[in-house]
Amino acid sequence: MNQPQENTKFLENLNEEQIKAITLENQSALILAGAGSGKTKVLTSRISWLIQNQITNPTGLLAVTFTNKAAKEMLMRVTDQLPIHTRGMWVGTFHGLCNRMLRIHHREAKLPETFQILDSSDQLSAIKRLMKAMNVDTDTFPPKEIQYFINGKKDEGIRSVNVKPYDPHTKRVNEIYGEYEKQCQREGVADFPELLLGCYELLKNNISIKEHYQQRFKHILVDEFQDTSELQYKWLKLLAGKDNFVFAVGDDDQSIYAFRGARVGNMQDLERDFKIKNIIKLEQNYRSKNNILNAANAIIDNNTNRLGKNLWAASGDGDPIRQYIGLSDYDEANFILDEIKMLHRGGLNYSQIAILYRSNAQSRVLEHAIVSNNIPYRVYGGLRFFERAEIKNSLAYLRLISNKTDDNAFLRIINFPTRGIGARAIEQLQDQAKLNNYSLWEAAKEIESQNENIQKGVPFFVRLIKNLEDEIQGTSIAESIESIVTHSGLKDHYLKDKDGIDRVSNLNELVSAAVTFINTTEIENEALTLVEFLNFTSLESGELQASASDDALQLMTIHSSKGLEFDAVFITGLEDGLCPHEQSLSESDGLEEERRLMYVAVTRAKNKLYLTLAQSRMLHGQTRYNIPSRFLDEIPDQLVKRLNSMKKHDIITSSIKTAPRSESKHEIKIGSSVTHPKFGQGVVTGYEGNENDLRIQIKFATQGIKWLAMEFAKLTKV
DNA sequence: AAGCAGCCAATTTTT
DNA sequence: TTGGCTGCTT
Repeated sequence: MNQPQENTKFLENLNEEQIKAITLENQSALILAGAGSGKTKVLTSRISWLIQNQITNPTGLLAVTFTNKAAKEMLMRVTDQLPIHTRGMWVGTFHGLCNRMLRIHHREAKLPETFQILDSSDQLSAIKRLMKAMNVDTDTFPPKEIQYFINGKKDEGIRSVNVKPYDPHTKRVNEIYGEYEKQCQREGVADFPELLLGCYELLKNNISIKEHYQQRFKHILVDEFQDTSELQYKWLKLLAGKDNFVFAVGDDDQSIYAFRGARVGNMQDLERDFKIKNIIKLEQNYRSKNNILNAANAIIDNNTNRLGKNLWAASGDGDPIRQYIGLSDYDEANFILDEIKMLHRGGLNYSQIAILYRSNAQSRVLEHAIVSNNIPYRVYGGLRFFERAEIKNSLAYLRLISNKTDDNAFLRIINFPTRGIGARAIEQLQDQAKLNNYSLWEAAKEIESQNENIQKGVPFFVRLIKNLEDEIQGTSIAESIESIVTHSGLKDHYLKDKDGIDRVSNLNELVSAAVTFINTTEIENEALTLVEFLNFTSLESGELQASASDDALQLMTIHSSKGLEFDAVFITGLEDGLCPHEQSLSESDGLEEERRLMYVAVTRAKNKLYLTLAQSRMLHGQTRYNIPSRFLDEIPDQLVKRLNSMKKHDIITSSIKTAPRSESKHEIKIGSSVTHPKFGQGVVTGYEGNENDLRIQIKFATQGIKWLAMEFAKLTKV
């Protein structure tokens, strides 16, 4: 266990800065880890080093990540380095760890021991249901907005009682927030942000619990620190106290999740709050060739307010970056496929090639081209396993059985598969439940007890659930699921459905998932196995496990590519309006976040990087003519090989050819400067529409971007 | 209870 | 163009 030669084993093949980070003593640290700089290696080696040198034991540290995948990988790599048991170690996601604490201290947290977790869609339906009960008009108060408000407030650590609404609308929204809190409490459920806020309050309000954990977790390690939210940082500060050491790893240049609450400013705050003397920068990159890194460096250099770093590699310049301008999105896709076929012939696996895009809608044309070329591919980012309707339906039976106050689960399955319970029956149940201040299940039982011999409707449902409950008593979860799926009628229902075969096979897969769960999880309390499994299904939404065996092209958004690497990367749709996305331009810090996105995309490539765009593209059913992304101009010329050497001038004339020209408007091209009598000076940035209804997009110096009808706009060419 | 027409909106996403 | 949702019909 403690052989001296093992002391340094995991310090081999590391650079000076990495070693410095790994072996820091008696202080908190902020590691600025550039893309591909061996971040995970540093994090895991740090854990191993702390343990190996007996600075802490495995149970005396806490490591937190954003995704289950990252947590799993961390644990795996630590056990590769050290012969330790991972049991009892606190390595997990923010939500997972908070959930764990809340379970242990459910009494203090005022939660039932079996409380269940609502995912985002469960939360939304809970909100809709509540608003209906409160008689709130959903046009004035869209449920999605309410959800956004609630989650935003929770993310700031604010309960409804502490919200200070300054206008009547917000006041009403906040009332809904308040009622929603009560509803969750009553039903014994917690949404995602509630796990964090509940845990934060638990530590804040119970000094002894807080001190217990502070005593225990002397070392707290945080991955992807730039993505932490305000509440997550507050939680960390509380947990770390004054005498604990935080080891945070992150990259401000890869902060691309501001829209979901990430706060890069936490990096500066950490530096101040934890008295960090020197930020350690990991700038040596082990992934990409220098041409790629130099492009990335040049792009990100246009951002202000960076902590600042410059990536470099010892592996040489590599190939030039290749740029291709398609005449259309269709042409762009065909170029990509030709190129991919060539790469594949050259011996590259499809799975080492990624096609990235800014928004999901862009995948369609690409998929079409891939299918017609008969190449295996995989698109990331669809519905995940545990989010599928058939899975959620089956689990709702289990949920209701394990927590009878879960009205969400009740409503999901009361009439699914259909058993003749209509809207009026459900409304009656809801009225009665409200009147007596109990759950829908209680209301249903009431009805059942009054109707001895009825073979259908609500009484039938109540008996069904009771029977299922008896039946699964003492059986394994896998067996329970099988019983439920069969006896609830779910399986028959899907078997009858003409395209229900996939759903049935998913149900079978759910059974296997339960078996795997039991085999791989240490259960602390036998009686809570079912609850723990249900938690697992909520917290681990089930990434489609990439069957490593099949060699498929990888299609995904730039966002989901973060953290991954590929031999060859195609960044597609590099047009202004798409990347940077037009909607981002109106957000504060929007353009800089888009630039970071571009930076993330570029740094995914190991050897070959392609930048592609199209002069015309079908978007929302209309052809748009975009200008090349401004980020392309930020890449030094000498790094790029332009495959179709179209100069800007050619782009302009060729795209104008595809857009019918109004005769009177002589030679107004994309890129031309024009004057408008009212809006002043501007540059033509696009066209849309057809011959009869041609519209022209102009970016005015003072008035912003406008669409004008060609027929009426009195434009003068400058 | 299921199926369909009509309407509307349309980044990015993990837990 | 597509998909999601609503409200009406069968």
